This record gives sequence, structure tokens and C-alpha cells, in this order.
Amino acid sequence: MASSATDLTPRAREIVDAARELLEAEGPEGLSMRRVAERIGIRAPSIYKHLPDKQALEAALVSAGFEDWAGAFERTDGSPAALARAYRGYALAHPHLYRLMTERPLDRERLVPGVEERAAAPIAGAVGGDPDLARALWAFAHGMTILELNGRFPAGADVDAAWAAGMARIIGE
Amino acid sequence: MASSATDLTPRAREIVDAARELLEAEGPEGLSMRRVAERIGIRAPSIYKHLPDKQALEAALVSAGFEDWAGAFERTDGSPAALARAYRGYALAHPHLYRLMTERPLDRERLVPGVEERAAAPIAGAVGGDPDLARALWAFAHGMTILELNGRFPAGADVDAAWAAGMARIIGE
DNA sequence: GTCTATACCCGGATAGAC
DNA sequence: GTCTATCCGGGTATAGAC
Repeated sequence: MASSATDLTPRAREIVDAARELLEAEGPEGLSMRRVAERIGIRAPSIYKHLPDKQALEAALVSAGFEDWAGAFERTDGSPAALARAYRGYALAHPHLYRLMTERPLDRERLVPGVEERAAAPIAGAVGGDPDLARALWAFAHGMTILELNGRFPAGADVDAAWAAGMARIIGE
Repeated sequence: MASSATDLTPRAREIVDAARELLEAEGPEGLSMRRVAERIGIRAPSIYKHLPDKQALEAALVSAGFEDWAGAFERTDGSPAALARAYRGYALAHPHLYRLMTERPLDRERLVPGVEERAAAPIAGAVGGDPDLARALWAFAHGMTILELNGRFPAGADVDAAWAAGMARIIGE
């Protein structure tokens, strides 16, 4: 899985890719500078020749995630149902990255410019541009997604039906 | 702030109360056995005479949180708008505890029995008992809440208006 | 650009004296 | 039920040799 097309050097990109694999495989606890370095056959201190610190590494991960996510939206037909499927599908396929992307304030200066907007635009489009309704829709989608990722729906819950019920009411039939 | 009425000994309750204060004040990173002990004037190893391990301490915090939360719901008039205010208000008043309560699977064996149901019942009631719609409403409320706590709405966003827009569509006018 | 060595933090938990 | 001493693990990051 290639990382984002930014101004990273090839070696830095290799580090970010390794970090991403590690994050997906083991979650945030596995994402240490030592383990990332180990994965590409170097020692942790060498990473600092390519990236200033761990925050920069995480920002690169978040940027790459937004680019992928926007891409997933752009490959749909743009209908609310398709966007909802893409949203949930991306998060279920990359749960730890999705958490990293949503569980803290965005470090916008370090993101690839425009990528947040690319990811948000389809949601705004689905509700015709009303910003309050777009935020409500996003909150619903994020809530469904993160509660599912966090194992908070009971075993017998019909998550598809809950998605459908919410989408029908927020978007209208 | 007193902790829950469980089978905790008085000393254990003191520990849990200290942990809660520490969590609220400093977030999860501040919640170490050493710091909790320090707050009540003992050393960390002494905690293990009262609670088996850190997981038990966290479960006690979550139980107490659910009890408070259910109580906040029960003090409303039960209308959807009042429940929404209580939900958001509780989370904004206790952000770190709210996160602890929602960001991982519930350790139900260690919770005070029935407290999860007490907290969930008002939400189910607000939608007339339809479980799919109740989950959609919960997802919306949690999504609004956690995105606000995580600083993910832009500075100019009208969060009240987004709540109102979502509630109107999910509950109906 | 890599390494070793290291400085400096932090954490959970246990053993055994009192 | 408290303590001290300790064991174990972890982490980010820097200095300086090569």
C-alpha cells in the first residue's frame, strides 16, 4: 500500500508505509519508532534523519488516509447510499487509521493541502450543501462507524438496518 | 464527587474517587497507579491491597459514569430535546470519562448490574422502542458529541443547529 | 545515512519487611 | 494495610563515531 504523493523523500515514504502497515496490523500501541525502524531493517534513531519526530510521522499517516478516503468516495456514483457504504467500508478496512484520523484535532498545517476538503465535499453534496445538515449526517456516519469499531452494538444488532433507518430520515427517502 | 454504590470497601471507593478526579483533570495519560496513590497519600503498591489491578479501577470508573449518566437522563422530562441536552451536557462536563465509557468494548461482567440498561432506556423510549432507530439516534448523538470533544467541527460551526437538524429528522417534528 | 550508546522519561505489578 | 526496593517492560529523542 503506497503512501501519499507528498514532498516526502523515497526513504521517508518507505518509513511511512511501514508505519501504516504496523498501525493496521497492531494498532496504535504497536506504532513505535523502534518497531517502525525494525520493519525496514534500520534502527530507530535513523528515522530522525528522514522525519523530524513522531508527530510528523502520524501527520503523514493521516494525510495518506484522507487521500485514500477521498478516493474511495470519488469512485462511488455519489448517491447517499453509495457514500455511506464507502464511508463504512473504508473504516472497517482500516480501523486503526480511521481512529487516528478522527480521534483528535486535525493538525491541518501538516496535512497535504486540500485533502480534508476532498473528503468532506461528497458529504456536503449529499445534503445539498446545508452545512448544519451535513454535520448531522457526518455525525451519524461517524457515530455508527466508531460504535461498530468499538464493539458497542450488541451481538444481535442489525447494523445495516440502523444505517438504513438513519440515512432514510436524515437524507429523506 | 462520590463514586458508585457498589460492593467497594470505603478505601477502594476513596481510590476510585481519586482516580476519577485525576482522569477528569488530566486525561487518560494522567491516570497511573502511582498518581492515583499519590493523590490520597499512599504509594502505588498499596492500591493492590484494595483493587486487583488497573482494569478493575477503570471498570469502577465506567460503572460510576454510567450511574451518573443514567441519573442525568432520569432528571429530565424525557422529551427528546431534553435527553439530547442531557447527553451532550454530561459528555462536555466529563469528557475523559465519556471517552473511557465509549471508546472500547464494555467489560459487562465488571459493571454494576443494570446500569447500562438504565442509561440506554431513555434513548429507546425517545423513538418508541424501534431498536434500529434507537441505534441510529444513539449513533447521531455519540457522533455529534465525540466530534465536538475531539475538536473536529470547524471554529465557526453552529453545533446547536447541527444537533437540531439531526434530531428533527431522526425523531420527526 | 547508518550505527551504538545513552539520557531521560514513563508505566504495571510483585516480594517481603513491618 | 502500608511501606521500600525492585523487576520487568516500554517510549522519544540526542550525541557522536563511522
